[in-house]
Amino acid sequence: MTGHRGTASIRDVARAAGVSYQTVSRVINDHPSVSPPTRQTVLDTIERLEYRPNRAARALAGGPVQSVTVLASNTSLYGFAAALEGIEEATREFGFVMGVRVVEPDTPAGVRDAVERAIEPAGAIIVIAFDKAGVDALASVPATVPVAAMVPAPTEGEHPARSSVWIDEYAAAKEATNYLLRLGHTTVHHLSIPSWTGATKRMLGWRSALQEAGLSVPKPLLAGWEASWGYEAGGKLAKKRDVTAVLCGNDDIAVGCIRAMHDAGRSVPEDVSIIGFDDVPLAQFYTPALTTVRQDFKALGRVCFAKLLSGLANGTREQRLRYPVAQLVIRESAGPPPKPSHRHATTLPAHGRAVPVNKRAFARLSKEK
Amino acid sequence: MTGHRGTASIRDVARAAGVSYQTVSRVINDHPSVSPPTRQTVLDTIERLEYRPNRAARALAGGPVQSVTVLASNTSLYGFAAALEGIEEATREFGFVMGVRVVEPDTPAGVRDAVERAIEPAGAIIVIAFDKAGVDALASVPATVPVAAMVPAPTEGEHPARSSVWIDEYAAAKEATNYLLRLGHTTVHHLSIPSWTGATKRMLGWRSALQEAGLSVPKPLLAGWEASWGYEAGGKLAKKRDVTAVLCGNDDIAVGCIRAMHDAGRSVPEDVSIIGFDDVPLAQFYTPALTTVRQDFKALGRVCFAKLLSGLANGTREQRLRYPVAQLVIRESAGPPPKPSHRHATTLPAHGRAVPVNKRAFARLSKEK
DNA sequence: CTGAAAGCGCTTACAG
DNA sequence: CTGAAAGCGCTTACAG
Repeated sequence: MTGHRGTASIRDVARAAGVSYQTVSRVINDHPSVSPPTRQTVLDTIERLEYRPNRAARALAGGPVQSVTVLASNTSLYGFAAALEGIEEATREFGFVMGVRVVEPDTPAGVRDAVERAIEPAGAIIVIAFDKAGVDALASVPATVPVAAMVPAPTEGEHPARSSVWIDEYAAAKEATNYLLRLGHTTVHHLSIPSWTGATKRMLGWRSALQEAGLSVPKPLLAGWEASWGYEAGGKLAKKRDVTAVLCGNDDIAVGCIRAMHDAGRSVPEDVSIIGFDDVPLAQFYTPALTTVRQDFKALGRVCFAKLLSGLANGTREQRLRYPVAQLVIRESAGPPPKPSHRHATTLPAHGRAVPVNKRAFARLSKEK
Repeated sequence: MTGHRGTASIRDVARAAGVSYQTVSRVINDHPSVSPPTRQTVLDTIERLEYRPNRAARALAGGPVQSVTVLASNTSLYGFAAALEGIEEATREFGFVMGVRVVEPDTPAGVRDAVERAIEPAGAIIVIAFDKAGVDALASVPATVPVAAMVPAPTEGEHPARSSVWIDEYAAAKEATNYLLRLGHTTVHHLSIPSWTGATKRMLGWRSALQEAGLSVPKPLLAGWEASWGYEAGGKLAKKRDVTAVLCGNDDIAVGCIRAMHDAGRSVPEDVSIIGFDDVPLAQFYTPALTTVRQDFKALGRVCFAKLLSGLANGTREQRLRYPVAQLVIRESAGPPPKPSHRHATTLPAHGRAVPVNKRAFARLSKEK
């Protein structure tokens, strides 16, 4: 009753159900022209024989796309990992298989080659293009391959990449900045995630809030995604006594920044307020709990898959895709600025430069990373 | 020169190279019996036509396994995510394709079904079996399917699952506990990750250190992987004035536990010492920086793939697999216990029960999760 | 609504 | 060392 490999094939089912194998094919592909009784018989037989269609054979014979490979430069940073989770859920729900391939941002040719290797005939691609490597990968996907991408929210006048989705954090970044301003801070600094265009929507929202308040805009610092970068940049900011509020490009950067402030003898939020971005699962458990802008990347992952599906023939009708919205979550890491008298107190010596109170920790962190 | 789908096929290459298509097949499969000049000609032609073997066709025709699906109950918790990263790297290096499928730990039948769906003919499986769902999934993989698994280190007398790899944290847990004891603590409590056997190696190491010191062993608390669980359990521990040291099953639990201590008015490490497990990337940036036991799950992921490969015909010869070793990393979250006089001071009222100093935070955290 | 044909791109035996 | 055959499990036209 089964093929020589131990698994039932379409022909085994056909034989057992007393129909031709084409009919079985029609049933498993939801083809309309099969009589209800025939369909039921076939379905029962499939169940009885534990028949599972062979994906390789379907793909080879030109069946519908049912596999998607996710291309990303990283799989463990929060935004990336959460997006992956959302995509996985969606693929599971729709009976797709999900592959993952990391593209290393070496040379353009290297990226192109990596992308080509990742492309399977009869497969679709989702690229997480939050960074330069992702964008390069997206650009390398041949036009013939079905693709959808998660990208940074496009800024004014920018063309969004083909079938891409995003979270627009402009308003939330503006709100976070205004929140800081309302708390009494006279300006807000920005530690940005990297951007190959030089401006993210969160940066633009921050800047806009400052401008509307008639404030001059400090130069944003940008370089990395990780805590080590937040620590490094935070160390620079900590030396400036007039810095009392920092909006960070993500929560990891915020954690690094908070640590840098701490090592410089400035406490958060008493001396300086820090706001993050993302709302990582641990944000509420930190001390101080992180005030941050929540971004639902898992939902974005699901939306991205929906977008891909809508571009595929076998998709459900294109529903209106609802992009997740970023949202300020107020906790403990931001508060009123210190009273001027307090600000010049014990933590800062007379000559006005911050002194690392925790020199050992500073040395350790500098060495570890 | 190309097939009707726009990509070159084995026959296109054969025609262009002036050989039969079987010879091309031999070349791409590294079959020995091809003359060097012929091989070179074919190789050049492959490059020129940008030929890429079709995986579906290879799989269907019974070619070697070159795809692996990772089964896990979770993809974003640190250990799981890091393992996934390691597996991805290894698959990329060896020209394998990597799929990911999350198995939800609903019913046994559900798990079995999920596993079956994940199995592709001519594909291998890696299961991350750190938890019950993973172990169930592993048990459901048919004996005919090539598989390797990452499992908790087997305890004495336990049979390790077939072709599995692990990190043995016994010695490191013992060392961490002894470190705490040497610091002057009179006992150490343990907040464990879940275990379906009731005992992890890290729990055994902790217990052994205590026993060898002639101390009575407090009942370990165990329930979850996440910070929320650490917060909950930490809250209970915080109420006991004699608790001065806690070894946590992972860093997220440690973060939750630290927060619970903080909310109960007990500072870390002044009042209570906390040690984590894993050494997540942010551990060094927390305040206090986490003293923890490093476990290289990424390396374990690579080892697991190597294990899988060694069980496959196409593997390189079985090399001695070197499992990563767990290692205590001393930072700031553990220190000497408080002086008895200090211990009964401001944080604890006369009747001896800890009072949540930060009631608002407590209410918030209880509500958020 | 259902059956017979041709072929997707490859691989493993089998011949020479 | 190299070529001709058969077939992996399915799908899409094509017939009836």
